[in-house]
Amino acid sequence: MLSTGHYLILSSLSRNGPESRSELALRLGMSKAAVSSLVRDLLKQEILCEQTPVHGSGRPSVPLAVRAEAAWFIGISLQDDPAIVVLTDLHGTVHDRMELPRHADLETCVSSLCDAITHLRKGLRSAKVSGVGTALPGFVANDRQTCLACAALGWRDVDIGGVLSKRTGLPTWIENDANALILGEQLFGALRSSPDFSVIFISNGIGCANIVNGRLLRGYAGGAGEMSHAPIVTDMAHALPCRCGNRGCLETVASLLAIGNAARRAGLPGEIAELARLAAGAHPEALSILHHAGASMGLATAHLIQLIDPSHVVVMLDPNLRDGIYGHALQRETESHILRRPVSRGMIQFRDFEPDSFACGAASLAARYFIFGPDGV
Amino acid sequence: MLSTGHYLILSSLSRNGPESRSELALRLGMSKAAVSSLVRDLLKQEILCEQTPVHGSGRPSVPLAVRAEAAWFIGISLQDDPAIVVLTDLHGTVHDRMELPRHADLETCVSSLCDAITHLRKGLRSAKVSGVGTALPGFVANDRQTCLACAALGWRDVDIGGVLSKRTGLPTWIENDANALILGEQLFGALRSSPDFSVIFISNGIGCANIVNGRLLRGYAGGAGEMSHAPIVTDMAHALPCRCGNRGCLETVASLLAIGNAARRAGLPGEIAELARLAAGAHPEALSILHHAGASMGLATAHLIQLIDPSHVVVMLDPNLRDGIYGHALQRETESHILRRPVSRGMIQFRDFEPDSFACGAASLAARYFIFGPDGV
DNA sequence: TCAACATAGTTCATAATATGAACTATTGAC
DNA sequence: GTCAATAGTTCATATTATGAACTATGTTGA
Repeated sequence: MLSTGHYLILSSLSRNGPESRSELALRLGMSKAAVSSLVRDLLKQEILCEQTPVHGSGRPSVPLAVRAEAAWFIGISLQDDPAIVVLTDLHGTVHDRMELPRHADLETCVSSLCDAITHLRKGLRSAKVSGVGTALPGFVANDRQTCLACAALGWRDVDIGGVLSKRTGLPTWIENDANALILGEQLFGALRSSPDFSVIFISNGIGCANIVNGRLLRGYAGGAGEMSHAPIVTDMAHALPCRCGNRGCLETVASLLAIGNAARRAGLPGEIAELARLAAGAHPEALSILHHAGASMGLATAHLIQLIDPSHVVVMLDPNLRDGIYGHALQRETESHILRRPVSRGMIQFRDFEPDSFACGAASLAARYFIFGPDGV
Repeated sequence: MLSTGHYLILSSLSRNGPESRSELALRLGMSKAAVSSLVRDLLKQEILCEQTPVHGSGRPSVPLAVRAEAAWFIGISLQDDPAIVVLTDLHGTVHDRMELPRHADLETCVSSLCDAITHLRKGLRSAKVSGVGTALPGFVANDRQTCLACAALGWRDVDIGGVLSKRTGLPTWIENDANALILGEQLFGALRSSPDFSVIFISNGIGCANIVNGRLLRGYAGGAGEMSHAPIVTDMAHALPCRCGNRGCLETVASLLAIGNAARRAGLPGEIAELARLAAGAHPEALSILHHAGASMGLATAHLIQLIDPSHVVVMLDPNLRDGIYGHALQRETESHILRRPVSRGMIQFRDFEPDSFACGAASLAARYFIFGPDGV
């Protein structure tokens, strides 16, 4: 069994990359003796490995790294149809993946997922899977087992975690899609050493999550990061009704769904690629729709930056949007509404929308337990 | 010297109120034996005291409480002129206070503050002061000693913490005014057991701070909670220029200064009390100005609630504003733009604007060190 | 080529801290 | 007045980190 000390070492190496025992002792404020003994255990269990020594003056230091093959995880994304199931290692690398129809019926859903998991586990031969994570577009209870509400699947109080756990015999965690995404980014991504960053994804809906003080910002009722219903269109003459009951929410203008609707109302094609092509050809109405959508997104992003002050905002979206007027308006509008900061270069990082990111983030939920331990951050 | 265990006990009692040894053991997940021994030390040092036993079935339990007189603190507010200096006990109760002119010159400022501190210390006779905290309207460095920038005082990189510490011989902490306010609320206030709440104050400027996951939300560059420059007026025809260089910031419409300016532009008196009286008498222009200001404040508050999801938002403002159309519009606009939550009753708590709150919050910075220890939360 | 030096990492006796189990203490209930 | 129930203490022990002395392994430069 691993102790708190072991998990300290593991999480430090995961967050900060390979370091020698001496560097670890310095960073963690522990004695060299303690680190030495903890590392010995982790090496014996083949969770860590020693890398090639680094030469300086004096005895070379031996960087220690987390072994990717030390543990394997299943990540499930129900963010969209089809559902995606991935098998990742302890570095978050995807080794195998499957797509399957996303069923709203719990029994059918779990059965097909379990079949996929069984298939993926067979590919591992002797190695064992340590846990399962699931990302879904909805609210999740505090125990991270039960889905409280999911509009896309029509779920209310569905204990998908419990059922998956019983059927697979593996520990299971459930998480909101945006949260899973940012938790994956925090554990495996380039921003892993940053304690304050945000992730936004623009799909049919808009999702947002924030890491603050090194931890996920959940809020009192688990509703933090609710960007999609930010009151952006305040001119009530133009505010469209939103499914939430209010008017003028961000998602009524800036989501893919909203853009498609606006295009069709204007007699234009509703597909993003088509619309982007028209805009690139200077079609005035296409330009107007995409500019309005991007600028609205930028305004909401400015609110986020002003209130939460992240070091980076990762924006995941369709490349057609990113490279056209939408992305441009988003960036411009954001930057024109935030206070000048010394480091605002590259604060907004665009990234292609990859459905696998959600599954990968889901897998990281289980990996997190392996790396941070039972009472981990 | 106190150990981590001692501080755990102290901070739990401070946060959750008096509890018996058994309750503490349960809450902290420690053994009764450990709690027993730690509590014995704290009783011997007269930091804790035993309250009258509570009878149930079985041996009565003895609630333990933090002794208010166990430590004393100085709190300084440079939030406004005059500066305020208070002497508080370990419960945050103000036992003495002084007002003095706020000097922009560092030497004069510190000298007059030190005179006041000396005077307050004399009133304590044998008891000793444990630390000094200062709240000021500006940015503070990470070491909580240096003021990086303060427009009101014209300061840049002023090491007021170091100077105060040297002159008083007491450990000193500096903090932004809004941050000091919420940290005081967290340590001493009614919301102390809530890990997610926000505080907004409306004065000549607008300040905001947030507690998230039980910790102050500082953000990457220490700029989190920057509500006053939220881009609220998006209709550029009506957006007023702001001192920050942008247009349409919240503080150009909702702050006392902005309201006064708007009133004077309309040929009305700039004093809030006067304006509020006119509005109460249904004066159309007064009503319009205050409604617009309050609604803008409400819109910004809705953004905050959607993004950060606090359990409560404490709004400190002039009673004349609170009881009139401003307060009404604020509340109404906020509630109409947030997703319905199960618990939204009393989410917004109005409170009178009390300048002493800043000084009290400042004192809490030092108290925090006493209660949470050197590497406390 | 080899001594001097510098840094990395280990060993081990010890200190600090928390634990479990058995103990005492103090009440209410019958 | 005895018993059940809960609070709190004691103490031997387990766990975990520490400091100081040690070994290991390289570079540097005369």
